[in-house]
Amino acid sequence: MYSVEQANEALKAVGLRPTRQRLALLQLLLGKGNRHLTPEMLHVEAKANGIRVSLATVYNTLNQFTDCRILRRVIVDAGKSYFDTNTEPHHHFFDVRSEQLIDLPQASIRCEDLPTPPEGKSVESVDIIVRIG
Amino acid sequence: MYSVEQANEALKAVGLRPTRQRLALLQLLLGKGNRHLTPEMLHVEAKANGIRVSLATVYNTLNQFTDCRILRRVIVDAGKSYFDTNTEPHHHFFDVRSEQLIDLPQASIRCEDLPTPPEGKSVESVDIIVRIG
DNA sequence: GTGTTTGCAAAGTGTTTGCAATTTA
DNA sequence: TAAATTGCAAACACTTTGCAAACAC
Repeated sequence: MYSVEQANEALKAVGLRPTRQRLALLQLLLGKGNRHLTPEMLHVEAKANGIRVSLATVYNTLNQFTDCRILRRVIVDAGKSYFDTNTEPHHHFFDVRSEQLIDLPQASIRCEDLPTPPEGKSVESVDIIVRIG
Repeated sequence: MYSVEQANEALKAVGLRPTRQRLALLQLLLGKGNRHLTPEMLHVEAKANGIRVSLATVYNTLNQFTDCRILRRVIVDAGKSYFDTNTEPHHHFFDVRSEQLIDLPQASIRCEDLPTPPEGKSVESVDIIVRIG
């Protein structure tokens, strides 16, 4: 699925040292298709997989991966962070009851006439959240 | 702009007792056109206007107003809440540097083919955030 | 009077940080 | 062995809550 070698390459490519924790977390993250994880979820999953890593390191690592564009941060909930392993442009359903994120089929939304940003500003991203319940 | 009488009416209409704090905050909120405020901002503004109210009450009041649909919550930032005095359907620019929300002209975005939610779920809202910087 | 609301301080939640110990190159 | 990274615990920012005093009806 996602080998140590691939993880190693990926980390080298972005200039992060391939430490035991980063390699393990990266494999866990990218080894199972597109996923939406909170730091807490990843930490639990890591422990379940016998990976010794502190929660602080999970936080730091997720932030670093996001800075390097290995991950993408999705903001749907004040007070909780989600990280998306799919960095391609796409949008989300957010199930407010289960607090679960679901990818929106890319084709399913078509936005036209995107507004021009105010003078001197440029668009960094367009995030569409369809809240469902 | 937004009189005590109007505020009184509005509170009665949603079944909230028109206390001194609620009346004052509601007038402050709705007396100046469409705005996007954090609890902290409203608390500061209240104090500046000689309104004695605790931060806890500002939080509680904003939540109550949101539950009653006098306000709308906008989620753009993990770890900070914004409340929008405009409850009509519309979307936002979010200036990531100044952390400011700006209404998007309603007409400026046109979304077609909104995705069908998963079986048994219904769409509660569609939130579009255009991040600028 | 009775039930609601307030303010305060304490507790809660999610996240970041300082620093000594460890690991990597 | 020099620089980067980790883990821990403490600090942090934001928000909610428990409870006695104040208030609305």
